[in-house]
Amino acid sequence: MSKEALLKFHMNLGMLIRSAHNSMTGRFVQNVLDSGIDISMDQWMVLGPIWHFESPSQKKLGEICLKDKPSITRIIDSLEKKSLVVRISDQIDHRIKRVVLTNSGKQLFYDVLPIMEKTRKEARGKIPDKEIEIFKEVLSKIIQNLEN
Amino acid sequence: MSKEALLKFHMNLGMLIRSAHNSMTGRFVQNVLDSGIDISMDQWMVLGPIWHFESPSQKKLGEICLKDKPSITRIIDSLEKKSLVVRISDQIDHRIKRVVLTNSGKQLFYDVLPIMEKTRKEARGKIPDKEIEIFKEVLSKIIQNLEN
DNA sequence: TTTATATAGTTTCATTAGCAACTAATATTT
DNA sequence: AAATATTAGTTGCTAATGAAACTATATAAA
Repeated sequence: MSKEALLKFHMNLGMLIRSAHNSMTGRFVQNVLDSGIDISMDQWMVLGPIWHFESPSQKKLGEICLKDKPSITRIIDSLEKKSLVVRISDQIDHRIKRVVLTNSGKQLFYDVLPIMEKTRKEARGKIPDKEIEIFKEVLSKIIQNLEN
Repeated sequence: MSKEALLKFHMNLGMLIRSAHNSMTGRFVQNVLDSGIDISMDQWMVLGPIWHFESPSQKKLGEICLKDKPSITRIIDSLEKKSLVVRISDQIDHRIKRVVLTNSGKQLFYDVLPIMEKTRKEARGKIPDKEIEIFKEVLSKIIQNLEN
């Protein structure tokens, strides 16, 4: 049960993707930690979209972040406890709550951005743009193939 | 906040990989379920290597499956409860427990194999071999870049 | 040989996730 | 307009995760 056998075993699609995924989130969390910023992967995964899509509803956030409703509720709870966001009832439809960044939420977003960029660079290393492009295309196709 | 915006947002490396990963495990679990086989993703991720690397120690299993010791302990517990594996103390080093497939464990492995293959085919769809090859290479490189 | 250190696996406890039931508000049907 | 059905978000319960402490063997040092 050599090292090569193990490598070979890890070379199947599923394991590769899982492994890359683990490494990337692991490195990101580490980098954030090293910067002394107090935010978890999940919180970041929600905070980012709140910035990108201005004051989205929680439902929308769920779709964006690929998370179910209860998860979003809890993550927003935690973000609100840290005063990074606030919930605001929609003026028209009172069922909907829009999530809005506070100033410190925005500040944190701006602080984390370069860390994200750094992590991305570390992950990409010297992989040529052309390969990255194909790589992304294949990922998109796989996702599409498995849709529904 | 259009559909295109959402797509674009999902086009970053991290989200793409996460999404593909989700889709693949989701489809696999679904396919297994449809076949009426009672095994979870985690259990399968451990059962497979037990077959590939004959009677590995739990520590080894952890390295192979990218899981920590307690996780392995618990998954082996569940597999043992289903009579799919047994733990056997190493003759020489009594700290080590080797995990061995029972006959029904082997049977289940053989039953799941084609489902795995089916899932892989569904994921790959009509993506050309050449692209898949580059894809795997890029994944390996990313994992390597983030090693340590 | 006794003592200290390291390793394999388990257990415990605190946190988190996933699923179903629940509440409140809006939309639809009759 | 009243009754029904949908939708958005929350809560509660059970199960899965992860970190640290714990047990038992095995190795190394004194």
